Amino acid sequence: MTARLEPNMTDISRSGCPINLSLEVLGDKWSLLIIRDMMFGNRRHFRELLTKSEEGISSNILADRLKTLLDEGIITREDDPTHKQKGIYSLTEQGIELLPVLAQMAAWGYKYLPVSEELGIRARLLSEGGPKLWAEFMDELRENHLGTKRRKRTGPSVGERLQAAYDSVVQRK
Amino acid sequence: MTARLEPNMTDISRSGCPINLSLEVLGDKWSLLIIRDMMFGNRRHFRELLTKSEEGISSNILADRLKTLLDEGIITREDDPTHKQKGIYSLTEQGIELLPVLAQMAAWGYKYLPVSEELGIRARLLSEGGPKLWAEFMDELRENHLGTKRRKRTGPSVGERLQAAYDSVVQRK
DNA sequence: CAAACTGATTGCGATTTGCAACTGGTTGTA
DNA sequence: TACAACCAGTTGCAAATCGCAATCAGTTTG
Repeated sequence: MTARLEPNMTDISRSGCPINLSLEVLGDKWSLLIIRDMMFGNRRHFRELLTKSEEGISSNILADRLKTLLDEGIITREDDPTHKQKGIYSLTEQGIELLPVLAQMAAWGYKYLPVSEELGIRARLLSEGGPKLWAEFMDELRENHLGTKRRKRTGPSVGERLQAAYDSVVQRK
Repeated sequence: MTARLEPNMTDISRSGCPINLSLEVLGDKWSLLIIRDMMFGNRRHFRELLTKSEEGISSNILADRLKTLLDEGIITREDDPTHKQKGIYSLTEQGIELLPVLAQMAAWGYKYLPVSEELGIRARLLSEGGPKLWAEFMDELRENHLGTKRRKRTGPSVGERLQAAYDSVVQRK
């Protein structure tokens, strides 16, 4: 959007409270949705994030948020070798560790807000799975986004299970 | 700020995703800070929330957010019997159950952002205490905000322990 | 070579933010 | 009873942000 005066940082913060600092980075209506789509929808390109999201973010907002998330070290960007213009966005460890925040937020929303059935199923499974399932999913994210060595795998991944559950609900309706 | 056309609801939502719905309610830079101050600072009056917060919210924003949080069922307001003008704001069960969200957000901020020592100590203790400590603290919040029957208590409450830790760091500096 | 696709950028009106001043009322004190 | 201090907000206004639509320049596909 508006170019920031300095490349990054130097933004004076309102306080050194961890919650406040987190909100200064993520406290808007889009940033965490972008993280969500990268985590659960495996969206890695600008176009994917732009067009395949439920909520319909506009391109200038998306570009601005991606820039901020880059500056904050929550995501990285690298060139896609198959296409000179495409960039591949990846979560950093810092970004991956936002999963528990998203999981708690999803659990709260699932319990108290008018969540649609198909979009609620992931929240339910994630909530029921608890921190152990979150850790497993975060390991998978490390594989996909950080290129961490693949561990032994028995059965479908958490990501696959969440997707399968979603598909199954959509199918049934 | 701007009066909503209808008392509440009827705001069309971007999607039925639990994370999106949560962000539509809480996705701004102030709402969760107000919740935080009610939870950890035991701020219950307008003036307390206005003047005793680290970040310095302005009165119109505070009034607007309190209205929204009321509409959403996250807090309630009752008259203070000791003062005809004072209102007492309390968390609902729905509001109290935002604690895990705040705790995860605090833990993430504590790990990755330039948190001040005195304001980080609560985050550290809360993170180390884990879900078990959160549940204990939520029970205390139910006592203080919902008037739930007081359970047997051994030693200082979680709230007191967090406050004592904060005071101790401030003292030492 | 043209159409479609890529990651963005720009213009612009509508909305939201945030500061400061202010309102109408209540309480404490002399 | 006068008066200052305190209470919960409200109002005005300028600045910043949001969000839609159009556009852009380079890349790939047919």
